[in-house]
Amino acid sequence: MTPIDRSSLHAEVVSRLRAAIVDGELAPGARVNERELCERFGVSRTPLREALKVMASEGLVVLLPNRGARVATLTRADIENTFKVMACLEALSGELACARITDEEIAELRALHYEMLAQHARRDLPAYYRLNERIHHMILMASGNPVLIATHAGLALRIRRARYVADMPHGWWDQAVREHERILDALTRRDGAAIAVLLRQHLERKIDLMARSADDVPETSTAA
Amino acid sequence: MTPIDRSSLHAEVVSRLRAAIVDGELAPGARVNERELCERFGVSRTPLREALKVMASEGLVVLLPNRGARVATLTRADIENTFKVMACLEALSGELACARITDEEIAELRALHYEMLAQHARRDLPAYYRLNERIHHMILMASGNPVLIATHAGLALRIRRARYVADMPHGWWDQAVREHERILDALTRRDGAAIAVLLRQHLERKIDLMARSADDVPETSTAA
DNA sequence: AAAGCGCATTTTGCATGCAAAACTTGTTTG
DNA sequence: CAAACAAGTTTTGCATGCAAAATGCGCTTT
Repeated sequence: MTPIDRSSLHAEVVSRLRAAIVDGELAPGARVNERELCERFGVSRTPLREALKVMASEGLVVLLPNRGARVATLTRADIENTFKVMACLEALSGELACARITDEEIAELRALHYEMLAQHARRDLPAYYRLNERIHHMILMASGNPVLIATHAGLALRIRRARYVADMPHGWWDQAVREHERILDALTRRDGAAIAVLLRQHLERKIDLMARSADDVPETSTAA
Repeated sequence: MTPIDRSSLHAEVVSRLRAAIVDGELAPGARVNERELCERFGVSRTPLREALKVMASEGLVVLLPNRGARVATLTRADIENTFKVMACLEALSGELACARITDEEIAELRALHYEMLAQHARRDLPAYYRLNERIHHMILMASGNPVLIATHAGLALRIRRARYVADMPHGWWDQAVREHERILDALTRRDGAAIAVLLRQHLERKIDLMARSADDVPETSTAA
């Protein structure tokens, strides 16, 4: 139990709750018990409830009037819809990044790319995912558009739980690596139009693959 | 003063606060006084503070630790960044809508379009804006992607304050109307690729025009 | 034995209370 | 005269208390 900074308890609680939900510690659909979490975090109900309201506006929990909060569940459709929007946002980020990114940043991206290739060679999927995420994130940052970055982050948060559970078909991994190479090439050429198309396709393909292997809880609804 | 539904006070307060900010009743950068708003809404500080946290996560207010809340200010860059993302989202909405929209919905869109032309002929700019917004909103709804709709709505909220203040140069209006006609045509043809490009251009042009005429408060920062 | 009903317990939602931080203002000091 | 300081006031942040709604459970009724 880390002692909590008293000047912004609610922010701390939001962070911890987010972590608990994203890490799957709080199962999707599970009812959130205020008292239980209060004891767990060592705070009173006021900051916890403030945090829950924020999480609800982020879409991580669902508030049922007079009936408490539940961890939001993701249907297959939710994931697909979210991913479609993210694909569009990442395409935009690539486009904007082409106009702003420095040679040094591209060099760093290339380095990350090779590290990713290394993990691919080792068949270390989790390490690959982490590098993959860092690369996409770095392109996003290079877009220089804070609204874009924040919007993407908000969506990514909601589906992170589901993002890496899907078991991908054989050959997917090699294909993804090839796509990444083309993306990096387009970025090096500062070809905004090309990178937008490539990023969009790269992620749309992921949607297709996930759609085939997603088996989720039914609905985000009341669940009597 | 409408009596407030006691079962979800915080939600009511969020609505009212949002309205007050979006309508400009609470000026950008203005400090938000809890006690004052409590009296105004006839609620205690608890639901008000919950509402403020939500508004902060929506980006309508900025929370300063131990120093209260201020109405978020929009820099020119904020507006441009937001609009770029919205342009991308609307382009996606048009693309998705092409695959789902019914003939009846297209007929209704065409009707709205003609109503908009009528307001254009009358030079009734506010009425034109309302119809313009209804048309874009209807295309968004036709996308059938709730995540896309919600994300767009969240961004639209933040810049609604600034959206219609810019005084546009001469000839802009006629140009916008022509663009709308081409958008509607593409939708009728169900040409997703075309409508995506058209919507994106339509909104990117608006960004350009707004950038020329925006004169705002300086920064979202502390403002001593 | 299954369905319906009523009471006790739990949980939620909001109001209030209290300590700490920040702002004000009048005064002092170099 | 300007800058710095200090006490009083206000404001913020969190904990707690209380009423209403929801939930659980044993009982009755058929």
